[in-house]
Amino acid sequence: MSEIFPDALSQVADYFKVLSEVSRLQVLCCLKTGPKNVTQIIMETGLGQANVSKHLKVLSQGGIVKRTPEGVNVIYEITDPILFQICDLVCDRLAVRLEEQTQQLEKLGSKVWSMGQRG
Amino acid sequence: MSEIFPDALSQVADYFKVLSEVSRLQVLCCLKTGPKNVTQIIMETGLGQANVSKHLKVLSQGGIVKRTPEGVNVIYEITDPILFQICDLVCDRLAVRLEEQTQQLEKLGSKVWSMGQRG
DNA sequence: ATATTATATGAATATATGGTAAAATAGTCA
DNA sequence: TGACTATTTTACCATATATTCATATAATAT
Repeated sequence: MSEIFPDALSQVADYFKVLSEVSRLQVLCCLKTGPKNVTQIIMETGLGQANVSKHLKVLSQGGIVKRTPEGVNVIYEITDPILFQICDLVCDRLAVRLEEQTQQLEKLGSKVWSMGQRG
Repeated sequence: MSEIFPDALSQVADYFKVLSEVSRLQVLCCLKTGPKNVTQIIMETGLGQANVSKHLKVLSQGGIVKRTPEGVNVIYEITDPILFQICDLVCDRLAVRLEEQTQQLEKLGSKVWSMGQRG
C-alpha cells in the first residue's frame, strides 16, 4: 500500500522527458503556428537537418506530434493542443518563481545597503 | 523575427527535465499527502538514501520543492500545487492516447481476424 | 535508369545523468 | 568533549542522449 507504482509514473516521466530539451521545444514552438514540413522547421529553428529529423522522431514516438508524408515532403503537426496548456502552466509557475526571486533580491539588496551604511 | 529564443525555452526545458525521472516523480507522489522528512521519503519510495538526497536537491533547486531544516531532520514539501495540475493534464493526454491506441488495436484485430477467416 | 530533392538513419564523439558506496557534515544529547 | 542520528556530498561507474558528418532511403522529374 505504501508502494508507489513506477510503471504508471514512467509514462508520465517519458512524456516530460520529451519536453525537456530546448531543441524539441523550439520545434514545437515552430509548429505552434501550424503544420510544417521538415525543411521549414529546419529553417525556422536554425537547427541541423539530422538533428531536427531525430527530434521529430522523438516527438512523433512520444505522441506529441503527428507525421504525415505528402509527396516528397513530410508534414508534422502538434497532435494535441493540450500541450500548450501544459506549457502555459509551467510558464505561470516560472513567472511566479521569478517574482519571488526578485522580491528576495530586493530584500537582500536593502539589507546589504544598510550594512554598507553602517560599515 | 524567425528566430526562437532558446534562453526562455531553456527554463521551461529545465522544469520539464526535473519532472522527467521516475524516481523524482515517486518522491513527489510521496509528498502529495503532505510534508515529509528524508527518512520518511526513503522508506515510502524504497529508493536509496544518497539517491533520494540527490533527487531532493534537484527538486529543490528546480523550485518544485521547499526545504526546511527542523532539528536533525529536514522537511520537504511541494512548493506549488500547480504541479499536480500539470501532471493531471499529462495524465489526461496519456489516457487519450491510450484510448486511441486501443481503438487502433481493435481495428487491427478485426482485420487480422477477417484475414484469418478468409485464409 | 539517372539526377535531384527531401527526409531518415548510422557511426562517432562529447556531455550529462542516475545509482551506489564511502566519507563528510550538521544537529542533538549524555 | 564524544557518541549517535539524519542528511549531504564526493568519487566512481554505467548508461543515455544531443550533436554532427556521412550515408542511405524515398519520391519525383527528366
